[in-house]
Amino acid sequence: MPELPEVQTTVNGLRRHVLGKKIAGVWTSYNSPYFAGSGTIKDPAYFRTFEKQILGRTIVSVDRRAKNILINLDGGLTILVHMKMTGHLLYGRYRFVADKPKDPWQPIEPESLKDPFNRHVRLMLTFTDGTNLALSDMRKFAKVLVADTRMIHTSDHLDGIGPEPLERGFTLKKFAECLARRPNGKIKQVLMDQNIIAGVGNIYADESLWRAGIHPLERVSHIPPAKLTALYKGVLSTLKNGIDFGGDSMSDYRNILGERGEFQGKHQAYRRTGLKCRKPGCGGTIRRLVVGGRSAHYCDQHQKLSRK
DNA sequence: TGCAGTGTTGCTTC
DNA sequence: CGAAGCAACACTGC
Repeated sequence: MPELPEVQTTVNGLRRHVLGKKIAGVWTSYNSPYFAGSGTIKDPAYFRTFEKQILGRTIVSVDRRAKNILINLDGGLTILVHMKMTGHLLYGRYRFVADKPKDPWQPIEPESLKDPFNRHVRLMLTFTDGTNLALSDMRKFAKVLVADTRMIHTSDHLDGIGPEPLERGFTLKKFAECLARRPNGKIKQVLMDQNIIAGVGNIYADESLWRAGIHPLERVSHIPPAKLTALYKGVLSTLKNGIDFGGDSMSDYRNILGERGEFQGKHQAYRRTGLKCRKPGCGGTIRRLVVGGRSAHYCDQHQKLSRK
């Protein structure tokens, strides 16, 4: 479930394990329509270009922008990875099994890299020291491409994305200004709009709204200043907690060593439909409704819609 | 068996 | 411009 904290956890793992590694081999199963953002990976000619660009390059740094992972190589190129719904980057030792054309890569170690991810490896980078970086992606929505490092932030892939909520300059004032761009929007959808604020997805939106006591359907312009302040703190604290707990593995998120995060155990709203609200003295019940095609979870007592 | 639901995003339509 | 609906895909659970 890669939202900002999961992507950051992945980036932290990459910084720890793959800096300085030199790419010695590239393999892909050719069947991800979102590879390169345009389906071109199905074209062997595109893959050869991709391979040629990164072979022999060394990973010099790793960054995150919203939910995108930026793997910077020497020579001025960057591999951009967006994990979308089910993507995982997994680091370890794999070996190629020639008699398994569908799933040829098998992990040697650690044990935790076995199922279920191995079945869905779409891309494999092999480093000169024999270790590998795999992209596992069951639903094949992940985006992978190579771009000029200097141009990446102004490319179509990243241009227009809102400010990073955990960067120092992201003040309450800026938060309010961002939200004010969608005065008539439903707050939950506005929070999840990457062009408004970077990195908030379905889980962290629900948890932030629970902390702030705001109904997911509340119109932005109807939120009073005190609640806006609470939401600002709610978003920041929720995201930080998510990172501190190593991400959210309620579904299938794993860090690059295949280990679970722990934030799923801290949910107060997300997927707690029908359960009692845990806010002290609240007594409410968590309800679920659909907002913009996504499920929203909220407490029917302390997250009421304002009547205005 | 069938269908609703799953963490994200982008395209089409209005 | 923005908002809504749906599609991309594979799998799980009721």
